[in-house]
Amino acid sequence: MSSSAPALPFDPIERAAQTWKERIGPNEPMAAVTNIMRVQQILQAAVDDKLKPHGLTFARFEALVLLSFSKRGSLPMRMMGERLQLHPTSITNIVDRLEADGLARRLPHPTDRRTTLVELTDQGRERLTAATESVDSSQFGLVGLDTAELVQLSELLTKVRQAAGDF
Amino acid sequence: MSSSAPALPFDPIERAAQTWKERIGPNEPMAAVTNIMRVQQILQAAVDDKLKPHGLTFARFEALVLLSFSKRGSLPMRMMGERLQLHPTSITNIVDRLEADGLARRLPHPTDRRTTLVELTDQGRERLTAATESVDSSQFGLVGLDTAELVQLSELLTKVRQAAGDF
DNA sequence: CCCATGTCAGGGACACTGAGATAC
DNA sequence: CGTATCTCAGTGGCCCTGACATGG
Repeated sequence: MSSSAPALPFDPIERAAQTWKERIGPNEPMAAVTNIMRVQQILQAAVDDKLKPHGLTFARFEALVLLSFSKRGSLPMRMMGERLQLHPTSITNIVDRLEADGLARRLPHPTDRRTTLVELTDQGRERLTAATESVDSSQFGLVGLDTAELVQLSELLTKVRQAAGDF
Repeated sequence: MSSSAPALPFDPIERAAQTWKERIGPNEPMAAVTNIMRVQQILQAAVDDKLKPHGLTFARFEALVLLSFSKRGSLPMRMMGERLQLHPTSITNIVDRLEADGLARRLPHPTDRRTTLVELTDQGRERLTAATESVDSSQFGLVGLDTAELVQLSELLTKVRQAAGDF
């Protein structure tokens, strides 16, 4: 885990929500947001832990997955940015690292010379397969919920993303 | 928002989950994790946006909230680290910044000279009140869910935290 | 002597802003 | 000409590791 702190004998988020309620008023969003932030932190640590032996971070892993899902085997940088919801310079950065590790390759777009395509290398595909297995077998660090609850969770979060104009 | 990307006409997470299912197998955890990661990103951006005018980040805001909730008005750094689940050096860093902004103050522990206590200044309390109002009025950026759904969401996430040994 | 607490120095991954080159 | 795509340089915030001083 990230910090060496031992588990608390109570839930700090629950307690904070309680205090908030007493002083400021009913506040379900605050509790939900704190929960999301904390769970994200836990999952990020768990996934990064699984990916580390493969020399990947979650951001890079996501990029590899995206590339492996593309029909033609390659994607324009711009489209990667759209799908991953990242700034163009962040994509440049991520692809730089993947390329430096020999996992992806830049190639020119056949007709639009402004555009740069990115495709997986064979090594990238192998690395992704191994990493996927590792992370998948650990349930992505998401423990404690059964399938129905996972679906429910995804539905709630998708609702949020939709309301926020995410897609 | 973070990137300048326009909203997609479809849900990239849903699509990725679909492709994953076809190629790798049923995978609810993967979809749920991706959803959490993305929603966290959205909320972080929304909250930071609300806090920026007050000169705060979410991490610093959380620290202020924690201090304001303490019974005696002060907390040892170590305890702040436990509650916020952060590394000791991160706490040092955060308290440094709060102190530099005149929002918090370090003081010696009366009996244990190893320990440093942190307490809010009057200015810190004022700043926190204003920031809280701002972020609270925006529902913490968590839109699209009614109260029952928010509670449901928190329950699911608390289950995850509990299973992960968070408390 | 060992453990606890906090700080300092340093680094890494990430995401941004602003400016600019190239091509449509 | 304006717009789109990508890159480069720089910045800031965050969290970490490792080493260390101080005190219980």
